[in-house]
Amino acid sequence: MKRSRSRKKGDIHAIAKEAGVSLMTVSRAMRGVEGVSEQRRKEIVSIARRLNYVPNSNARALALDNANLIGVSLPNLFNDVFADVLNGMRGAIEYAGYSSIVDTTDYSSKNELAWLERLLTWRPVGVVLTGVDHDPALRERLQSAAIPTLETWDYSADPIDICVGIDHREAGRQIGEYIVSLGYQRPVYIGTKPGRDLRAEDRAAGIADAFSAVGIQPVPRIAAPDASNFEMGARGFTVALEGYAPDVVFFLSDHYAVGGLMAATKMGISVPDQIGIVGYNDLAINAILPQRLTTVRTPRRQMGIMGARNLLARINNVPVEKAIALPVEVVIGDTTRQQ
Amino acid sequence: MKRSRSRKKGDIHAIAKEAGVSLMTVSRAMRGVEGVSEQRRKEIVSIARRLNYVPNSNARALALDNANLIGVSLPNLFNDVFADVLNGMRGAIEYAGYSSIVDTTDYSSKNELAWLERLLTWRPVGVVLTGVDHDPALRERLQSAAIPTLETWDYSADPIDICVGIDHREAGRQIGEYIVSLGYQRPVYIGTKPGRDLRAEDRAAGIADAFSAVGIQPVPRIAAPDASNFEMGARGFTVALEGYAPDVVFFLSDHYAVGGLMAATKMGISVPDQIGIVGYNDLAINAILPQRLTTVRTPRRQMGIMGARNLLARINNVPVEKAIALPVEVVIGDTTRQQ
DNA sequence: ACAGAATATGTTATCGATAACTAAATCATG
DNA sequence: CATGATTTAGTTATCGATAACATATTCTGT
Repeated sequence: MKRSRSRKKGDIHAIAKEAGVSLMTVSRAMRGVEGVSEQRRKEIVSIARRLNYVPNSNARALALDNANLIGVSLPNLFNDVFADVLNGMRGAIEYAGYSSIVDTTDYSSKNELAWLERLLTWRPVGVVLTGVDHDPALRERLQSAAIPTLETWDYSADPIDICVGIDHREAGRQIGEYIVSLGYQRPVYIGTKPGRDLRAEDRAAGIADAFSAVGIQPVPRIAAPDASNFEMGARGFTVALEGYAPDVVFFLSDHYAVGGLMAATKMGISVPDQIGIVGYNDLAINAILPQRLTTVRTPRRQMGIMGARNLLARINNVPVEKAIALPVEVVIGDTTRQQ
Repeated sequence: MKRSRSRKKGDIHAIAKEAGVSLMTVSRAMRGVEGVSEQRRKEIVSIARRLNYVPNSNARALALDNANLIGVSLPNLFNDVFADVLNGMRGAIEYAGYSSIVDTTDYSSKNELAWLERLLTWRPVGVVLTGVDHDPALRERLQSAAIPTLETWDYSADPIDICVGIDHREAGRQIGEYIVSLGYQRPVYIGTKPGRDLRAEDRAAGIADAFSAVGIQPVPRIAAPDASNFEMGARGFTVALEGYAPDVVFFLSDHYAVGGLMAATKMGISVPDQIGIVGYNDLAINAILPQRLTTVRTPRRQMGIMGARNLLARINNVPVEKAIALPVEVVIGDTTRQQ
């Protein structure tokens, strides 16, 4: 014995000795695997408890070359949007006996790649990514490692592995068409700086599609300066009013839209009489606004649950649909004129 | 060789063979530890890259009996409050070369205990808990395992190990005293059901302290029925108006307060003329409200950073203060009458 | 040019748990 | 009651990486 083998009296050997059985018997007993008589199992489990036994997942994962882990990457946690997706997902994952570990990328595909590299060293059984735009190396790495991978939130017909999401361009088109049908003619889109949130840009493109179908184009896009989501909406709104004369303003999300709506209130601009406001996501805050936003309801929780289920199926080699686009729903609120 | 040893051509042995050196040399080279000539190191690293080597953290953690992991438990992720704390913390943790894994407990100390049990099997070097109220077994487990533990958000003079937080009762007292000084006399507190959020209850107690000091008591507490935070605020507000005749309403958090404020707007109740509204946390949304909330600014990000630093110090056996209470600041807004 | 220091590299035992294989004990049935 | 089928339990080799110890090689200063 070279290394000082200071057994903290808590490992599987100690229990085996105490119980007068072999290692394997303890291992089987602790895992609830068959091959141990009920009586012995109880005995062993009680000894384990007494000795304060804490199983070593590292050893287990090493022996099995696989941890019961599913890695989840999100852009950030400041956003109730992803929290909804995540909560749905976690339930399903944990119910199936896996653990999820979550990390954030702050909308950077470089961060995302770095995160994946770290994650892979832990030998996860599955990976969940937000969105479908990634560093090219990421796709390659996942496929060469042959790890079941779910892309969610966004939709792609050609996912890395499987995908459950929303077709954001189509969603943009839907809300765009509704707004067009109300007779609006001078739209502006307020989002974040180009390249940061590609889903939002898809939506903007969908909105532009709808307007260009009736001969209105382009739909100017305004990138709000960095701040909290609420503030970006408020500031973007101000900028929009200064630089254009919009009759309707689309916002990247409800957060932004709330910012815009409040800014309008402050400025004494009447909504929807003088200007229309459109959000995205139908967040919880919408339920308590004096005027409910016209927005798009996204099935976030459902997306999380379905995504997780499909991923789990994939992990267990059950065939699943490669790519699923969930429908969204236009929510008619009080911040746009009535039909 | 019993088991089919299908080396995926990517482990440390393969690299060693390819490079014609021993395992240890590869291990040292990969870790950037001294004991390898610069030339060899480069050679080995390039071979590793070529073979698509992915280090196995499970093996590493097993060999070292310690993973570079810090487990973080939060009540939930729906809340920008904890997101702020977390972001501050993560930066510091990652900067120091550790990884953090986050999980949520949904305000249940039973969940928290279960989380800890799972976490411990991974042999983390440190643990972060939100709040100071836990299952008694949790304290014992952490102390007997001698794992550096940070309790944050809340303050306790007798932490499990170390603590960086806010004295919520004191914070409640401060805002309470300010409100008292404005001449309000019929306060109501709107929170969640008893036992769920103990910090919030501390705040309520602090507020009550302030009022009872001028002979006003009790401060009725209303528990809003479960819903989103915004909605709970809105509904609680309605209940408060029906059951009492408050001249000022304290809310568990700004989320709630925004709900209340919006409800007031809807009902045509003028704030602060007819009623005062007080929040907690000074969240981002406050910056864009038509009327800024009177609230309490909590140093969330700073708390995360300082907490992480202290925990890291603790992990490295550098002595640190056992318990730190960070100061809060009353934010004078437009939702209470002026002095 | 040579002893002792410093640097570079190899050998071996472990970390804790598990799969695969083997062996012993118990059971069922004609 | 004998014998193959079941159940229960033990033995051994591994998983991939690392610390500790041992050895070989290169410097350094006099």
